[in-house]
Amino acid sequence: MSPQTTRPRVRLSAEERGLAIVDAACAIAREHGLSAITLRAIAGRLDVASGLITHYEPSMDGLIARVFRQIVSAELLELQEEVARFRSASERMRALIVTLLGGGRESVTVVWIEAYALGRRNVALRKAVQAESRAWSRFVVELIQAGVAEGVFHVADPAATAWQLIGMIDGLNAQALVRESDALAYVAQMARASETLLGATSGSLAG
Amino acid sequence: MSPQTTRPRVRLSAEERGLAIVDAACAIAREHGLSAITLRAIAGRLDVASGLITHYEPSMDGLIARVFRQIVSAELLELQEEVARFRSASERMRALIVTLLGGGRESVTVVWIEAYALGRRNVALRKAVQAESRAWSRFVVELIQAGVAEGVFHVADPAATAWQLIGMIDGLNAQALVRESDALAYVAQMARASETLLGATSGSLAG
DNA sequence: TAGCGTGTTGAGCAGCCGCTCAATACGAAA
DNA sequence: TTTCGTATTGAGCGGCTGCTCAACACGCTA
Repeated sequence: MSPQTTRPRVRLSAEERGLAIVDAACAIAREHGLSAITLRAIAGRLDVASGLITHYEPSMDGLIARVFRQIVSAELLELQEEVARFRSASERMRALIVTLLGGGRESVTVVWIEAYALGRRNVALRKAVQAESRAWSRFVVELIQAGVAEGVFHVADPAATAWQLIGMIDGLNAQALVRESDALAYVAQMARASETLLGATSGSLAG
Repeated sequence: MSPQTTRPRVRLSAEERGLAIVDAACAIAREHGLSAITLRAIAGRLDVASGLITHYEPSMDGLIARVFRQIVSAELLELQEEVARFRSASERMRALIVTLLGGGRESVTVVWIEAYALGRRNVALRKAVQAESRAWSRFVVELIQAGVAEGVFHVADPAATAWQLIGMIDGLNAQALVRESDALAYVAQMARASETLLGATSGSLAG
């Protein structure tokens, strides 16, 4: 047996510990939602005293907002990389729809929905939701504008169309959380609806 | 002073008390969301001991599910009456969009969002969400089918289109909860988008 | 007027929550 | 080897949660 069988207690630098705490909180949020982030849950996961969490994160609301931003911005980055694998705006838009409705995204959907609910009482979280919403909108707007420049999309107000697309995807994903069927069944429908919204030729976003 | 300045204690029949409790819970949910429904909050609002609430509602999860159904089904009924004031399918669809995005519905939106979040751990609530979702879908499907019968809408799959419309409205309302701007600004955009989704002639759902 | 049924009470339990703070133990510097 | 800074501990506080249960009090009936 090693010198201490009880606890191989690790002493990290302030910076390392701070990162470890945020990472643990992110893991908890991905597994059980933002509402599952508690001092004791984080401490338990790191095998550390609860007071240590408070020492590094004096405000739980602030930590939850940080976790939200980290998870959501990471997902946006991932999606951007996935979409960047394609050249044309049509292919990219299709990749976006397929990825977002393709399932396996339940944990992120839960984070978004809980953020909307908790954001009513958590100011920091509300600001974070606004900021991340804007980032998402910006991304979709650019995708639309690229299509317009290519001449394959025809929309008067890219920003408004972006919100409609995002709204539809959010709504369908939220429903998938509760229903048995997954959102995958809606990929084809969503592709057709997007074609009309984007003024794209019929079938240009399909399989 | 009256005989008892302390408490004009009221003794209700079991049936009356049961209704009063559900009503109080509904009022709390409308004001502060489903998550604000607690034994002591209801008891305080009725000026009654907390134990009495448990006596009539042995399971808090069950009560929350009941409250959800009551609020949401009442809203659907109200919307159906509002829409019924119009004759043509186009006018009715426009009335639906205007009413749902016209603001003043924040409290119901909060109830829906919290239901999605809480439904992950509350089985009764999850079933209630499924049931109410189906009722909503049915209503919108009938509206679409009426338009198809009139020859003003042209859709291949009314059920799928209904989900898209509902998803868009849900998504936009959820965003309105967190952003400063209200969903009202999206009525015109939503009307145009719906025209394309429904295969209606341009402008048929507009002002 | 006495009795009984039932609507009602409210303290109490166990379990969470965020957060505090004095005490501790470890590691690097002197 | 001693000192000192700091990362870390963990019991504890007040407050919230759902829920229990023995006792109580009011109103109808006999």
